[in-house]
Amino acid sequence: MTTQATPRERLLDAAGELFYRDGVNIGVDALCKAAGVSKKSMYQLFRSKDELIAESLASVGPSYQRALEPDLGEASTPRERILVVFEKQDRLTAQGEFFGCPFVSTAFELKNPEHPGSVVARHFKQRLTDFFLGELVAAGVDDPELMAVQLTMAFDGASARAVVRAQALGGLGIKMAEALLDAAGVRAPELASQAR
Amino acid sequence: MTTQATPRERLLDAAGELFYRDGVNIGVDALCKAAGVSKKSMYQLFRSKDELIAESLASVGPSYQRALEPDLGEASTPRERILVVFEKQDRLTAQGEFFGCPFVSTAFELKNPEHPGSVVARHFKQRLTDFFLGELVAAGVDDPELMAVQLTMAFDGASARAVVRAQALGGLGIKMAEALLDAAGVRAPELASQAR
DNA sequence: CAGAGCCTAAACCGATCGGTTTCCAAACGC
DNA sequence: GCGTTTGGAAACCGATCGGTTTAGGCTCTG
Repeated sequence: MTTQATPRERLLDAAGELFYRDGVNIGVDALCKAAGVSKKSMYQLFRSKDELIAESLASVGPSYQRALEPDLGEASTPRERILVVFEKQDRLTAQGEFFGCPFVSTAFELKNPEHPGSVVARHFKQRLTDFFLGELVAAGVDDPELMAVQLTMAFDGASARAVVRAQALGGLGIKMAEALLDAAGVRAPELASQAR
Repeated sequence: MTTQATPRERLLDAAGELFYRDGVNIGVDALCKAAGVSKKSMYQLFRSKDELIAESLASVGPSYQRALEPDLGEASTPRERILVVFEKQDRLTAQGEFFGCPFVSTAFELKNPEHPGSVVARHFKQRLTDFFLGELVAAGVDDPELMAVQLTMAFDGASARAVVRAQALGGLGIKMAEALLDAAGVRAPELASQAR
């Protein structure tokens, strides 16, 4: 049965996928049809389509974060843990149907920064920056806040390139992150030991 | 009179602005009304709305390039000429009503990479990369192609940040470009001479 | 001055937009 | 078993979508 999850879950799942794949301008009818939920149910679960946009974005947020950040014990050093994000992004761009970071994509589409979906997007982008910040502080970087922002911009710039060119990054994002980390003195362990 | 320019010019101008400000999903009626052109005229000047999207993007392309690249004699060294692009971007994000690079924005909205508008977007993004490439070759950088791509990604990442946070960059893009240029050995003249 | 072209305004087309309402069947607690 | 709640199917609302057509005004050229 399709009807294992609650209508709310089915709606959030379908919305998370369709808003990302087809854009936030997809119709409510198509959305409800894909979710197997009536419009009546949708409108008593969510005040408006705009609220559904925001809530579905908030619901895919954590899983998107998890898909990017390193698993426990996957990487040990801050540099490695930061680069894992760019490696996983690289893999995402390679497996087709990539439309960019869902938060950036939604923010671009909505235009209005006060739209509830834009607020959610802003929040989750900050969480990625915060992840970088934690690692950079652990690495003892000079200006960790600035560096965390730069890594976030590198991440989104790489994502934008994959979208505009409609092709995989092929390591370009990783290389850019490495260049920034090198410049900030967050050296690879082997290189650091070689440097002595 | 509003009717100084030809209907085609008025349409391209209005489309360039409204597609950017309100997104490509703005209606044809609103567009024609803003341009002071009848739908009939529009549809005998352009085969479809999609074609108008592409042509209007192509028509704003050169002026957007000009707004970013340094004027003749504005900057002398390759490093300065590259940084001018980021300085002008910084200023663009500060003057309100900034919705990101129009090419990236349109590509994100269209989703379909084969849409004529996406093709135009790809073309103009490549031209920015080519500008960087020319300067980097002049600067004698090791891997100018890679560096040019990284600067383009830095540019688009900075633009994405300004959109998502809905605020000016405040020099963050410039600093990132400087970090990348420093790492690539494209030093500022003063620093280079001080280093001797 | 007559006729041809170009243009806008506006009606029109079927489809779809976001949102509401009605109807009815299945699932629920008692 | 009975009443209530839940939720899906579908009609319905006015507005708008992309696109076409009609009607008529304006300006050129001859």
